[in-house]
Amino acid sequence: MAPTENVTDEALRRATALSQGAVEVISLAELAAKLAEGRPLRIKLGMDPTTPDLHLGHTLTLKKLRDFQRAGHRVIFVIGDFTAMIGDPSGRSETRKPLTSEQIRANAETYRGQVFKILDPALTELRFNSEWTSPLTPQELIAMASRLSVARMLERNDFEQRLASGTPLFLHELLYPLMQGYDSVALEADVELGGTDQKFNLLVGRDLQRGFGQPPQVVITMPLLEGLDGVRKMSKSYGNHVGLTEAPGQMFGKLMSISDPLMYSYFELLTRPDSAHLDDFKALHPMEAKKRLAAAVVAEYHGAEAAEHARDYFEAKFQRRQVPAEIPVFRVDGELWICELMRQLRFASSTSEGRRLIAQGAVRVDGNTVADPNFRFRPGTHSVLEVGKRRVARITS
RNA sequence: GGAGAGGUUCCCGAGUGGCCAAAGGGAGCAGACUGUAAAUCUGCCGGCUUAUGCCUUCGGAGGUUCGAAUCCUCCCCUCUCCA
Repeated sequence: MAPTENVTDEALRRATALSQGAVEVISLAELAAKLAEGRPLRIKLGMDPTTPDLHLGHTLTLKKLRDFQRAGHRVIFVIGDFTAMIGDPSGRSETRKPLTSEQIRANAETYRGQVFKILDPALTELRFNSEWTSPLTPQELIAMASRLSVARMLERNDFEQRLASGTPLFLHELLYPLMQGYDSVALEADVELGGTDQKFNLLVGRDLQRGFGQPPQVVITMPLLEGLDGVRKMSKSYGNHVGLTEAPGQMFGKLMSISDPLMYSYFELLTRPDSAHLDDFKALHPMEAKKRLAAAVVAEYHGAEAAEHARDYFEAKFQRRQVPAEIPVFRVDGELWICELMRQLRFASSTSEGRRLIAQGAVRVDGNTVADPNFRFRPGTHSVLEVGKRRVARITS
């Protein structure tokens, strides 16, 4: 445990500063004690490459890591290529579908570029946890498993609910926290970050470190960002996310569609304003406030210029209902059936859906609603195709 | 190992021989309304070049039948209780 008596006020002050925005720090005194040692701390964050894209929800913990980097500490970003094969059961109401090792490798590759949109590469160690988990022997695994009681495991809400509802819960899912915890042992982490849903896993890391004779890591949990639906946490698998690599216009548009209450929580969590900024923001007309939020986020990942363009595009397209100047151009060679064209542009997932969209009056060519599902584009015409409110393309031949 | 229950379209969940591409809800999409908000209302919601038409789908493989998501056989998987 932390020798709190050795902690200076200065260290405590720094610990408090680094805890800004965290939901929970276990414990602040321990963090202060580690800071007081005066060495660069090893700060760990693990992410399983279960999808190819990082999204805004991931940025909360990444930015906190950056805070630590700026304070001179070393960040170890762990890509959970091994744990991804197990599938983190945290917060899940069902077993995750297993990914192939090819998918995991491909996803992991995309993470590199994306995390460095936020983290400083010079101060980041990028590691794959298969490095130390793959060589584990069954004996070692069982020894680790003996450190965690079933009762403790089943205290978890997600597991308890699954048992209560008769949803399958598999043995390998119980192993997940163990493997993640072992990452901390292997890396001798001083601090581990995670979302609030990671609390249990992070605490297991502490238990295992103690078991291996290491000082336990400090656990810092960060808030979870709600998804665009305002109901569940942001997650690609729920389809309510904004990806870091999404186009500026798309990012802007998605952020404009959120509800007002969500907009304020996004503003706080994503732009980390001081209280004066927050007050200013709340005083704005909701429409203007939301535009500022959207622009701020776009600027962060694509630059100020792109943010401005996105805003112009949005205002032209949706507020003035004009066809914006810059839209994708699609070349048609010869005649092309409109439903086929929509499918090729991915404005419709099938020609059948294209027909439905036409039947619903959602399709316009040069501003005129298309009524005929057999409409064809002919060579020599230059037309603007609009489908619904968001899909536009210029068709040339 | 024994005894029950169950696996349905993106999700939940009805359906026990034709009226089933399959009720209802959710998600999604579209239209109206707006601040492209949110909420609400309405419609659509497997695929097919144009269809009172065809094809694919109800865990898997066979079978019965004019006809199967529905009946039979075997197999796979999950849940519950017992050991």
